[in-house]
Amino acid sequence: MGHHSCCNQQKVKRGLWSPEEDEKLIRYITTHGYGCWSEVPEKAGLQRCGKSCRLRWINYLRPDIRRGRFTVEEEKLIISLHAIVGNRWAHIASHLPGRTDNEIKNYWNSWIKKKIRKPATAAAAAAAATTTSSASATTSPNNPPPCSTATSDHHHHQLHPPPAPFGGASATADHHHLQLDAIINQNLISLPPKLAGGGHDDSPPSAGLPHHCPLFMFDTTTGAGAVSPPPSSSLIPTHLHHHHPFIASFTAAMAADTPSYLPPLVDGMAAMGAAMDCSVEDGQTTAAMAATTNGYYQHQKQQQLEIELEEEEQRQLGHHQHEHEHENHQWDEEEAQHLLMWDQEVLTSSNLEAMQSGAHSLLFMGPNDHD
DNA sequence: AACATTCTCAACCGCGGTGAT
DNA sequence: TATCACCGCGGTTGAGAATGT
Repeated sequence: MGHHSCCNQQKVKRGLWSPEEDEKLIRYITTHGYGCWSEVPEKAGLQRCGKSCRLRWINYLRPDIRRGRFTVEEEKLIISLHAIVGNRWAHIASHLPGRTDNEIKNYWNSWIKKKIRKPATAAAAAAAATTTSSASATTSPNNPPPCSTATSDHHHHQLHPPPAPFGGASATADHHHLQLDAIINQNLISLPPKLAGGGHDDSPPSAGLPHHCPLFMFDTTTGAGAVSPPPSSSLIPTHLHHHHPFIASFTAAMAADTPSYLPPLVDGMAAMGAAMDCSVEDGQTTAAMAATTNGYYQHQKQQQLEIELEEEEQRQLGHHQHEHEHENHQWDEEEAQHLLMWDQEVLTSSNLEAMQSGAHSLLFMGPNDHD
């Protein structure tokens, strides 16, 4: 292990920070600010490099730092954002006040690690079902099942997500996304208790659940035992299958002819104050949802998030947008009427009534799925 | 109780971006 | 334009804690 380039000449202390060092750093930052980190150690009387000081401040000493377990809302947000921006932890962290990129990264990696180890048993079977029963992208040589990346080695559990999640025509990006998506979905089936809300822990809600089902999509038109027609049929433009991880994985799940289920996220939503009840009556599903006025996000935050994510997707999709502009237009105008977005602005009582009457076939519950 | 294994998380490393010169 | 210093980020490591056997 070498030293930072910035502190080659100095004799710097390394390792854990002592309370005294913390105090010095806090005292200095609170009185002088941190305009130039390289100057901080010297001025604060610390035998650390500026980089280390910065890290310590940002990840631990900042007054607005928020510690403790992630809330359900935070976890969902992380999942949603990660599906869009990949491993851009700083970007994700910017949407979670008080949380650091390091914290989110650690959480994500430990969560993935924990879950990636289990697919060898329960999840692998379901993953195999989806990968062998269809020509989904997950079965190509470039798309091994998620568990194929797992080893028992602690240090090899790091996920290798796409550098650019929607990166142009990159097949590897798609591969990574599908792989990641599969892991995520699989994880959501076996959510950690703190996320599951209801605490179903590692036991799937039912056998043979679609591990590639999208996180935020909920079918409101079919019975509880069957899924709606594959989105590839009409609801979702085919080009989106390749660029939207949720859609891609949903398509894969549909192709696998897997049964529908109440997504764990919905369970979580229920825990947050939104309740959803689905039942089958004479072959038709009635879905009733009561959402609290608080909704999933605070409205302002939600809107900001949507704007940023939309911009991100626009950037990532880039030329594809041009190619399919007309299709997208149709999608927006015609297909969107079949969808409900999980947005408190959209999810109004009238919408709920409409949904109950069967006017909507799908629910998108992700903040990223608008447009 | 002792040991092994797994998990958590703070910290480090190295790279890329950016601005100053 | 090239070089340098600095900053910020993502990937990785490793110590200590927690848990399992």
